[in-house]
Order: sequence, then C-alpha cells, then structure tokens
Amino acid sequence: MSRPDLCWFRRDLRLADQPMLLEVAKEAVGLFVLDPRLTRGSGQARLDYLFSALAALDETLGGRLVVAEGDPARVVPDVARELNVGAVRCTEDFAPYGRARDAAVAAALKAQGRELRPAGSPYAISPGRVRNGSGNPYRVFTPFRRAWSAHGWPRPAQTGADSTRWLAAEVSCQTELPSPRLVREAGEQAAAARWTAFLEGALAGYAQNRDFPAVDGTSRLSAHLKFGALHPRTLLRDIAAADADDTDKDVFVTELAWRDFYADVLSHHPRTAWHNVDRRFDRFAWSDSQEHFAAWQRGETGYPIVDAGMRQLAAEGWMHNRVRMITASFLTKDLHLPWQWGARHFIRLLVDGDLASNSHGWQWTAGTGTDAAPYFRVFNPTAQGKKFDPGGEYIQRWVPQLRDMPGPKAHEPNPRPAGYPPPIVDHAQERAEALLRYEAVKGR
DNA sequence: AGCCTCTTGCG
DNA sequence: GCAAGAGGC
Repeated sequence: MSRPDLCWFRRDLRLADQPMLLEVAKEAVGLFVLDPRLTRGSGQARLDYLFSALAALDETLGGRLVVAEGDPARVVPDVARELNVGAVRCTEDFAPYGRARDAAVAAALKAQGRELRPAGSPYAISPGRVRNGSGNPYRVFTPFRRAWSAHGWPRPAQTGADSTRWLAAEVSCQTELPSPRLVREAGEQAAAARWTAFLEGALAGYAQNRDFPAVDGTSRLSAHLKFGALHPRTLLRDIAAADADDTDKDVFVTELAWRDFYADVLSHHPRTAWHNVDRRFDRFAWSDSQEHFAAWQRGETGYPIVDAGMRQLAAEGWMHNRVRMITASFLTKDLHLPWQWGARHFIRLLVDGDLASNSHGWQWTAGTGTDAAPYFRVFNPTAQGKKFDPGGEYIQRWVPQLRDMPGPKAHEPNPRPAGYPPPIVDHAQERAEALLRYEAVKGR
C-alpha cells in the first residue's frame, strides 16, 4: 500500500462538499494544529465548539485525525516526517491573511523535500470570482449581489461515507483530544440536521422573524459554515428547491451573498481585516476608556438590549445578528471606542467568529467599511430594543435583574432594580458627540 | 441593515 | 394631537 497523504485542515475542520477535498480525504491522514494564542484568548463556549468539531472530524476520518499544538511551521513538517507521508495538502483559506504563515510552512516542508499543495476551500463560494464590467472586484454590495446571482455556482459534490475509502494508516503522534463538553452539536451530521430543521421550520417567515432576537427565527448555521461542516453551495441548491415563500428564500440567499461579499472584499484587501477600509477614518479621534470597554464587555452599560447581547455572547459564544449590530453601534458611536476593540472581543468569544464577516460587519456598523452604513446612522439602543424585542423577552432571558420588567418597560427600567446599573453614558449626548467627531474627518 | 426634526393633512 | 412623508445628518 502506498504512503498516505497528509491533509492539513487549517481553520476549516470538515470536508464539506468540495470534490477536491473529498478526493484528498480518501487517501489522507488529517492534521489540525491548535494555535496556542487562539486557544488562550478564547471563551469557553468557543473552545467547547472547537473541541466538539475536532471530535466530529476525527470520527469522519476514521480516527485518523492528528491534533497538535504549536507553530504550524514546526508542527506540520514534524508530523509529515513522523508519519512518513507522501503529499502534504492543505485546505485553502479563502483569504490571504495566512500567507506569511503558509510560506513558512511551505519552506519548512521544502527542506524535507516535500511540497505543500492546496486542496480546495470549504469556506465560501465566490471569493475572487465575481468581477464587474471593467474586470474589477465590487466595493458595493447591491451590484455584487446581482452579479453573484447572475454568475451561477456549481452544485455541491455528492457526499456520503459510502464513497469514501479510508487508509488503514497507523497514527502514532495523536494528541489526546480534550473531552468535548458539548455546548452545541458540531460536525457534518449536526449541521445537516440543523439545516433540515430550518428548511422545514423557521424558513417560513424568515424575512420577518430574523430580526427578533427573542424568536428562534434564524438558521443558526454560522458556526457550521465557519468550520466547513456545511458548504454554502449545498444551501443554495436546497433553498432553490425548497417549497417556501419567495421573499423568505431571497432574503436568506442575500445573507449568504453578504458572507461571500465580505470574503471577496477581504481576499482583495487583506489589510482591511484590522484596518479601516475608508482611510479618512485613520485620523478619527477614538476614545480609549478601559472602564467603558470593560463595562461593555461585561454587559453592564445600563442599556438593557446591549447588556443582554453582551451577556449572551459571554454565556453562549453566540449573539443574535440584530443585537450584534446594536452592541457594535453602541461601542463605536456611544462609547467612541475603536471598532477593532469590539471585533477582537467578538472573534475571541464567537463560536462562528469569522475574520471576514466579523471585521467587515464591524466596519459596516462603524461606518469605516466598504459599502458601510454612513457614519451618521446611529442606532438608538432603546428604540431598537422596543422595536425588535417589544415583549422584552430577550432582555428577561439574559438580564435576570430585569425579570420583573415586562414589555417595553424592560428597555427603560424605571426605577432601576437593585443590581442593575444606570446608563454609563447618555445616548442623545453621545450621538451628538459622534456626529461632531465625524464632521472633523469627513470630506478630507 | 437609522434617527431626528419639521411639515402637512386631518380633525 | 397625531400619523405619514421628506430631507438632513
């Protein structure tokens, strides 16, 4: 029997339905390298999800997953040598933000006489492939969305255990997997089950319900997509065939298009992962209050919808999208803190934390991004709360101090119950302050 | 994927 | 008084 290949799964843990990856997996030992910096900074829910996903991948690979910790430039060649593998492949990141790391890995492998080859991306559909009439990438979502749909995308590859033949390779350097403390089911089976449940359930009414954080009205597929347990091409195929309202289907597809749009933008402009797309904001006068930042992180701002969201994030490693926008607006426009502070906090705790969607979502809210909301679009946390959580159920779920405040009162608790803080800033005043600071940079 | 203020039309 | 729409930030 020939030597096995090594397939280095990078950020993406599962094969999804990319034909190339399936081919590779038939002949490969899997390798996942834990980044100690990442695991140290992560929240418990995120780690739980990661370990669950690793366990699911290990099962899929028939127990042939190697998990190691450390610098990939050292670990990947070490494992390759120890297993005496043939080819070394890696799942492609959609974005080039790992280029320096990959170059180091490739160089170390080359010293052994081995080559690092790409093995397809389970991440997104379109990055780098949608261009406008002049052959340039889009910078605005709406025309991107049109072109993205008009382009058409291949159907997913056929998957299934039957088609996969596993090598009986002995893996000697397997790191023991931490026992998964399942917060949420990870892996391809769990993802498929969640998708089916969505198609038969919340898809009806999705266009309306997706904005209400107390309602289970979203697909909750983001973590599965981030880890490659499910491919967006599969979603496109199934949604087209679904017997549902056209508006609901269209709105869901638009969400997938946003995800691809941000992946596309980041792949063309990798520096925007942590830097302003709109360079005028490089001169923006952000504040730097650690006290305000800490209050926001802990969910003690005195604005119920903000606090509920931040507490859900800490507890679950997930936050409803509507509330992500509200909490992000509060950090950048009410506390005037740099969007990067918020983005870093989010990506450390979110189980679905994805660089492109996270950073560009933050830049959208902050007004610094490609196709961003104009800076003067400031969310009013109280009005947003009343509009999208009219019954106050979301507040009551996450802020126990406000459990006795039903309905709209939950968003303006008066009097403040013991243990619930007064607002740390005055929204009307800080809104004006934000617009003032914006005046100083706009048009320059 | 906002908010605020002002105007107008109705009564 | 109020709802609905326009326009500016």
